[in-house]
Amino acid sequence: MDVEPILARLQAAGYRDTAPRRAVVESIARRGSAFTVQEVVEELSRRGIGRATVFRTVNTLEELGYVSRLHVGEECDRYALCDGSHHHHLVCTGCGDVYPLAECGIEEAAAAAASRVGFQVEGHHVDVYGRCATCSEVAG
Amino acid sequence: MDVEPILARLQAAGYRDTAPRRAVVESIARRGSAFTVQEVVEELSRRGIGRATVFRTVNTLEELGYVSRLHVGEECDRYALCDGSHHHHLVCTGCGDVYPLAECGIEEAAAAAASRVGFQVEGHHVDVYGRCATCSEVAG
DNA sequence: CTACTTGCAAACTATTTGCAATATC
DNA sequence: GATATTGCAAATAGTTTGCAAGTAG
Repeated sequence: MDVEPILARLQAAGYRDTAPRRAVVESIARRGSAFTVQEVVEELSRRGIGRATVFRTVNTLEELGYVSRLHVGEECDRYALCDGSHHHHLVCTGCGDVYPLAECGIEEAAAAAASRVGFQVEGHHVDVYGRCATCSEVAG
Repeated sequence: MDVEPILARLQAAGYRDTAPRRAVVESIARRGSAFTVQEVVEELSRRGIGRATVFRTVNTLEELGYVSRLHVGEECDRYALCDGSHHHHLVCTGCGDVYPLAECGIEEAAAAAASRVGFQVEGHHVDVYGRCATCSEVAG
């Protein structure tokens, strides 16, 4: 994914264009697959960028919809860079590759169950995980 | 939910019937709604039951399918007691009440996307959150 | 009496915050 | 130059682990 539109959007949202922020966005984009904040921190700390900056930037990107937190197996600390549209993810537990899942189909099921008990739905999380073609071969 | 079948199942699985374990199961069952381990720890520590025991028991119950971790909004530290069948949850962000969601509909969507990229699905997480009838009235 | 359990304290991992220094607009 | 941002260190939150003492079967 290209970093320029993201940086432009950050500016449009009132965030300043700073070198540390660019570095975080570039690091995430370069990875392409699911990442942990820790991984980005390790890479960027060698360049003098602090842990807090990475967390703050990832949080900002999450608010803008460019990053979403993944819930894979028992892990809740991975994120994926995405385009901000409503969709979910198919995440490889081997290499972290992420594929979009456009239709989640949960809305209708949730709406039906919700109306039955007078529930007002605020949101939902859907994550599907498994092994991508390459990783399932390796694992046998 | 009744605690006896759960305790029986623990024994059947080779776990000993101990007072601390019963206390944890009872505490969770008494709550009825979503809980954090911390809440159970606070209640039971007054009775001399340690933090580690609560975490260990919750983990065991999760392995047996009697407890599942909820992912609600940005929170990943709530759990719900459930019956071990495959289903998901409708969780109230106000009071923590949990309603079962039998059909998640994600299997088909996931299978379709997965086969397209040669992905082997291992599992998925689905959680829907919002406000129950009572809490949505209170909030206006 | 043996193996599983427990409580405690300490360790760990993930994340946030206060604050003085610094950089952007 | 005013204000947003940064790095650091310390704080907080959630969870796990080592281990000696205790207990179920």
